[in-house]
Amino acid sequence: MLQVSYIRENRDKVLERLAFKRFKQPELIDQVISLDEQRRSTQTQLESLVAEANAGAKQIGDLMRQGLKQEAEALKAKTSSSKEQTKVLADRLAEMETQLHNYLVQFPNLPHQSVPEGSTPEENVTVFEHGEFPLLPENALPHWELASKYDIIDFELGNKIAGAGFPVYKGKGAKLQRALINFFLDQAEIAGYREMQPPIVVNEASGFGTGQLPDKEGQMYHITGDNLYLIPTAEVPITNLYRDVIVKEDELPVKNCAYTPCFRREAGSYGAHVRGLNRLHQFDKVEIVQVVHPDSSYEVLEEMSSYVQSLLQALELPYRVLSLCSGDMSFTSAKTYDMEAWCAAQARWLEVSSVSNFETYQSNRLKLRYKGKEGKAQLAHTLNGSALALPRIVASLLENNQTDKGIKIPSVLVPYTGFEYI
RNA sequence: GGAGAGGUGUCAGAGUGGUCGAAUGAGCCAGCUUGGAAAGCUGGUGUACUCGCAAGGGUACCGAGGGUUCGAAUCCCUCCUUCUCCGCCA
Repeated sequence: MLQVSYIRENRDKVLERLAFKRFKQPELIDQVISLDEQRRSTQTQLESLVAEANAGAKQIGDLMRQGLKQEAEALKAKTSSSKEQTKVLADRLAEMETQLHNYLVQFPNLPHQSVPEGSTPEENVTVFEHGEFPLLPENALPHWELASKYDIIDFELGNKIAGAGFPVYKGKGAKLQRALINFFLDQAEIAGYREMQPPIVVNEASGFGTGQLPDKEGQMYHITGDNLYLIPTAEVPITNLYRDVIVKEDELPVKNCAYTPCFRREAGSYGAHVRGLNRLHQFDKVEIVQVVHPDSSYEVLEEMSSYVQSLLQALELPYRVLSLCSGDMSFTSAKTYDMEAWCAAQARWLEVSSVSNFETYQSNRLKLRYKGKEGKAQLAHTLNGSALALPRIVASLLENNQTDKGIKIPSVLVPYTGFEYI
């Protein structure tokens, strides 16, 4: 969420950046500014009225203590008469604040200077490419056929138990999942991230804090009986650990990671391009999250990007890094890199990670601040990235590594799987 | 799920209608003291919004949200949460 004070003081820059982001309702900015002006003058009015009333109440107290009942009663009558006006102003102020908030949540984050301009995914910029495309045997299969050929992932069985998009991993398939999770967690620990195991359901306040609510309500599974949401990513619980927290400046950067299952409704997305593991309702992911000083957040973004790339290199997967263009970035991000792995049998790139800097967009909602020895508490910057999401990694491994002897497991995973081939 | 008792600042803990943004102690920071440290002494030590060029004001916050009152940490209601006992159960 953008800060009103920032909008007020940087109107033209905000408008320029919103246009860059392809935001459709720039007129809202001026509405916000004028509403904020009204809000402040109403607040000033109200507060001077309340200050008067408070002084009156104090006086009544003094009089009572001195036993001057009559004088107190007279003052009481006077003070109570201004109550109605106070109520009117207070109601109006509350209404303005609600309205202001409703406006503010409609603004996306402002893209960073280094973000390429564009509207569609085609305009994303490839900033790095690594690895050779594997040469597949002639009878190469897409991963969903390999999955049934080797009996490691059962989509039909998942259908029966839950529905489409909830696969069942079997035997070596299940073990491969576990191997990847452990590998990713171990690597994250080496890179300085503290492992956390958060709840995989969150309340409304948490959904709001990281920006899933109110904008993306329909994309999360909602447990209506208890008003909880199944997490779409560990980013939500992990970042929300720092909601309403003031971190000591010398404790920055805070680096946490977590493995969780993730749940996404993905309503309305069916068809060939989302076959097999390409898009699921439930999947596993290791997430890395950092809370950092504003001065270093872009350095940290690069560091996180390199870290994610190191995982892909370790898994020997060809990949490319995209810098998302302004219009294709998520609502809450100031800058995002997507990592895409090459899926040889499908002959397409699949997004396996997304690393973003949110600057103060989340921390403003979270009231996540840092404070040095001197000075005021300031909003921290938050970042996160997938490191990594499993299904498409598995898809790529299956497709790229198919051989006559079976699916070859990358050597870094063998200690975790205990087998070299599926 | 049932019964009871609680939720106060960084922590411990007082406060049951006005003198309370909140005693006291600890912690932390600064200064004094010291060869240096400990101890001791002195002072300081929340957040947000807002008015003001500034100095300095105002408002709000004692789990959250409502209410009663001239006035609420204190009384009432709802919710959340913690503890104890009972029930159920990985």
